[in-house]
Amino acid sequence: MNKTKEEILDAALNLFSQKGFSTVSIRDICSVVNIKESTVYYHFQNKEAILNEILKQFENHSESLIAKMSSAFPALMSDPQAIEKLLPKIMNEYIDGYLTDPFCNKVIRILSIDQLNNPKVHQMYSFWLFEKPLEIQQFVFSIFNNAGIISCDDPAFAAEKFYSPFFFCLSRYLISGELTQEKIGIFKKSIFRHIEEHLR
Amino acid sequence: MNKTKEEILDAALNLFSQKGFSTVSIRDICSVVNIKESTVYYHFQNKEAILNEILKQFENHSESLIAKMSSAFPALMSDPQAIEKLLPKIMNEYIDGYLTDPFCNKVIRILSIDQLNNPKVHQMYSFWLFEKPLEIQQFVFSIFNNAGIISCDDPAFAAEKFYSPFFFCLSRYLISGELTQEKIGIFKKSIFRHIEEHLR
Amino acid sequence: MNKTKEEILDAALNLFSQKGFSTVSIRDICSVVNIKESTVYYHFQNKEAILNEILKQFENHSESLIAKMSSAFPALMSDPQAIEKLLPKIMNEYIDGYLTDPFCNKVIRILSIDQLNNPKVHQMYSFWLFEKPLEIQQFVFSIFNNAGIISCDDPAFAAEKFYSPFFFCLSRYLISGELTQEKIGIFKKSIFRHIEEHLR
Amino acid sequence: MNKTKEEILDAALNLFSQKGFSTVSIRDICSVVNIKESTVYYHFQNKEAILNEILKQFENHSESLIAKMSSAFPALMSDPQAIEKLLPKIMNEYIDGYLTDPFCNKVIRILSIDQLNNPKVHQMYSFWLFEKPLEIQQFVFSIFNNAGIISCDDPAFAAEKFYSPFFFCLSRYLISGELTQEKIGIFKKSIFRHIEEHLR
DNA sequence: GATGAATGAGTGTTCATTCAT
DNA sequence: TATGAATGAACACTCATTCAT
Repeated sequence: MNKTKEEILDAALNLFSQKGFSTVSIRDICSVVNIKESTVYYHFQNKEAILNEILKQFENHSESLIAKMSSAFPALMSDPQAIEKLLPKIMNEYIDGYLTDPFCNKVIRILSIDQLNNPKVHQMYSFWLFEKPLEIQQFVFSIFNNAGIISCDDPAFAAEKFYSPFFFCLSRYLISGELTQEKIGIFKKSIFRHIEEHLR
Repeated sequence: MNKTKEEILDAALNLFSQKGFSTVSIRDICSVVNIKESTVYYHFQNKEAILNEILKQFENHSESLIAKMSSAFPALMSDPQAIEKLLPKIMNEYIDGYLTDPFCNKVIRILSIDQLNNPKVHQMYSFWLFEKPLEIQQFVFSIFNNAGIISCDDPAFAAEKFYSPFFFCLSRYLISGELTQEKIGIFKKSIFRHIEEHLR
Repeated sequence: MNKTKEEILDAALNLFSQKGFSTVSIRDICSVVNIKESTVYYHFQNKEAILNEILKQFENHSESLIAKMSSAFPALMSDPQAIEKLLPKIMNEYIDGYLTDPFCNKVIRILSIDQLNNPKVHQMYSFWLFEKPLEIQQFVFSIFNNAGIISCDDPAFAAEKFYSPFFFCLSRYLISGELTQEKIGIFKKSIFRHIEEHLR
Repeated sequence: MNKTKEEILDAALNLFSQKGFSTVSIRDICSVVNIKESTVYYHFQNKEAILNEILKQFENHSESLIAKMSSAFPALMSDPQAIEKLLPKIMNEYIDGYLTDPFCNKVIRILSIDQLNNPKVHQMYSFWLFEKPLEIQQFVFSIFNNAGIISCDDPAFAAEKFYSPFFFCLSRYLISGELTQEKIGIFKKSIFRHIEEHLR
């Protein structure tokens, strides 16, 4: 991709994730990238198109991450005991490659800020922060249940229970305010404690 | 308070909670209240002052609710077994008089939408959605621990664990999208199941 | 009506009739009226609304002129010989109060300039420059024919024949280029000669 | 001429004649021709130059048509009775090769749309729609008068009278709105009736 | 209490044009 | 021949705010 176009996307990502789509002006973006406003319109049809490109990249990123994480499932199904070794690995991948990944973290912020103004964003927010994670976890709990490792009669509820601290800590430490290494540390410590507690 | 002023506040509350502070214009408010824009400036110094008044009312409401709910604590301390009878009552008060209360619910939406643009809102968001609820619950868990009803070596973590499903369901059912009776029903059912599970 | 609003309408009328609607900017209008651009939007919803107001005034003006001119018809029907006295009067009313009337002349220019870009303008152009004048003249020729004053088997064609020099001279002397007293003089001389010739 | 250049001219002709010069953007032209905007500037110095080239072609076309039509005059002067045979031929040539000719018709539209914004266009409009046709017809009427075929003491006025229905029908049927075969039919029928009527 | 009128600053966007490649 | 990239100037329009009445 073109260098300027990338810079625009990068600046937009940062600004949108800090102040929300509608509060950021094309001028704001341009003064970061150091180009003229009309230049933006050479690279993008309009302001919305910048957001859409960001969202598309996020969707690609998310989907490939899920694909990658899902590749561990077959192994799990044949040897469910592997969970104790695999789980931390998967969790770290999820946290480092998604929740705290600079790009994804910013998009997640955008999703949570702009969900109310933009139907498309709202749908993505619901999907990537509620539906998809719950679906995956519910699926995993079903497997474990079938394998006799755990007994849970309602995988959907189990998933909700398991995911709740995730969502809470995500909101509290990774989205609210600036993202610092310190906050990431607190987040990880807290989350892994919740996971341990849950597995007991 | 003056009738027009109240109508402005009411319209602003609705609009802010639907689209966020910066996306709502004075025009928008006026076309709901059916007054001219200049009239707003008779009642409020500026747009921000409208928001501030709403936030102040919310803070008053929240504090008096906490005071009310806290009044049950002394009784609990002398007879901790009363918890089983009191808990549902307190929870319903919290849900009906706060999370799903038309006024509070809207303000909570405002807090979550505008936390990133407005430092004051950010501080209130942190306080009322994270710090305060956790503080109270931590306090309650300490009492129970001291009373020997439950044994929890880390009340802070226990509070986080207890509050997480609350926050999750709040975000999922009470804030995202429009608030319907159906969603409130799902929220309550889900929350009470989490509470039960937790108490076991 | 408000003074500023009238000034805006007046400036817009002049500019639109000189350069066409889309070529005139709000800035152009403002620099004539000596107001800021935002002021225009206090008085009009948008640029198009200015044009629409002008067109509405024109339509009112045209309709009342027709009503006035038509009031002579009953007299004509009872005494068709009166035509020789009435005709010049009617014609002068039509020319002075319509074709060369400063307001109407400018609007007619607008109609002829912008007919291609604006469907509403196109429809008004067709109506006021083709359909309506022909309809009226056709009606008059019918009356005279029935009264035996003239014999014309096809009033529609007679009207077209009678109106053609009107339209030609209108286009040549009253619309093309600036409207001067000299041109009005040439127009009138030419038109009255055509009328005489026609009546013979 | 270069193929791309011709395509640009062709697209510009169509668009200018539909919406007027200033309303058509280089982008509009390019999206028809399927080239980039910068390419236009390889073939033309600027937007105006495209129009000028079109106008030059029109002028060449018009002049050669006149030359062709004028070649019949000497024959007419020696045998004025030939008029009855020649006239329809000349008229058809004028209508088919000029007024309804796809290229000329479009340019005539451009002339009538843009006469008010562009002095050069205004001059051409006056010349080709008023002065030249009247000059030619006046010349013809003089010949006939001198030859005793008709007696007209004012050939200029006769020309105006003869040309008026032409101009009217041209404006009404050939310029206003889209040009269809049906409209051409109505135009021809109407015009030939006017000519007949005139010759009687 | 309320409003009519005005405005300065800003917003997203379009356009003709340039120029190096 | 053609284009990718950029730009300055302009455009219609919005907004929070002011102030005299």
